[in-house]
Amino acid sequence: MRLQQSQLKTPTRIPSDPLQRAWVALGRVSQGVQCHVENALKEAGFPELSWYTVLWELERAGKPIRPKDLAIPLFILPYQLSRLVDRMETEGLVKRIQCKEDKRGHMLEPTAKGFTLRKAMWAVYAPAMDEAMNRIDDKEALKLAELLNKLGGIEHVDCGDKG
Amino acid sequence: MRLQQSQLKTPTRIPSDPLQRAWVALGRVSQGVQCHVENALKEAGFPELSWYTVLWELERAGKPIRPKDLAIPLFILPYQLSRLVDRMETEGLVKRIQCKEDKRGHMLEPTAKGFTLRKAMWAVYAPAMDEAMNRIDDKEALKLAELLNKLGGIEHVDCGDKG
DNA sequence: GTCACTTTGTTGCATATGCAACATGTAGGA
DNA sequence: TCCTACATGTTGCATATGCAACAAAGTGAC
Repeated sequence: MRLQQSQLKTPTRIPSDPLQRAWVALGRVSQGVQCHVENALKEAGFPELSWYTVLWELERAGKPIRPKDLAIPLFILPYQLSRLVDRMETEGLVKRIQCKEDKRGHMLEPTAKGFTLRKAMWAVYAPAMDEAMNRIDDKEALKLAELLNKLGGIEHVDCGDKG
Repeated sequence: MRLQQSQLKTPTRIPSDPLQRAWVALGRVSQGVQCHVENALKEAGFPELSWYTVLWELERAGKPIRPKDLAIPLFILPYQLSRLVDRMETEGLVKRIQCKEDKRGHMLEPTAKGFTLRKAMWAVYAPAMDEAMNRIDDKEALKLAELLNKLGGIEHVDCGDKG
């Protein structure tokens, strides 16, 4: 990536007012909707969303998967995942199984209990997400997703059951 | 784990695909840009963004302000703010001053050191924000802010110095 | 093989966090 | 006044987190 002239000339680049507005809105609104969903899960007696996401990614993979390959879509650090899996394994939601090809690591697999929990959580997660997001219509949601993905340079991934 | 009333009354409402896309993008992108800025501050040896935001809000208020009035724009719980202020006071960045009208609480005021730190942090914060957000142009940023604010039902507030 | 280097994952320790209980002060009415 | 309810902040405790150091296995050059 080549540097632009403007970046070389001005060391401290101040974001434009529109960019600042987008930044502030992004922080506040994402915190708001996130919080709404987390609270709904908590009230229903479920663990936090990250547990769901681990279970969902394991399910989506369809086969045992290495922690390192899970950490990327989950966007978390290895040591964070290590301890998250510790707790989930203690609750009997995931299993660490030995890895033949690479004896350093292991494979992760959801248990039946983990599968059941994820389904149950989705029954709370989905409506809570809907409540948190229903101030915009589908067309606006698509536009929002498009802008966000351009901003982040990221492609879409699913988060739950279809239909 | 207890069942939610709403689940009994109405069949579980699943968010539309566009809403799910917006939800996922919102979570991932906000985490990404947030992370970029936090890392820039950390690398520069500065405390985390929440410290900046406290100092900024105190400065914006222009006069001593009650914690309860600060907790709302900061969108955090009283006990979180209580401990955040503890740490910042230890570092000599804010002062708790007695409140005549209401002897339960107190007023918060930034110190000179706090003011200086905020300015210094902005010199790192602003360019980092710009880097994190410059994949979209001003027109897109405005549209994004508009959609986010509609989604969150929130108005704009500033986050740093002008010009 | 042997050496240095990388990758993968875990852990000890200090700090931060969430929750519920608490202390203290205010408000409003009988 | 006294009593109850509420508002404002703080804190004890258990748990979670970040960081840097670590262990163990793989990789590749020689």
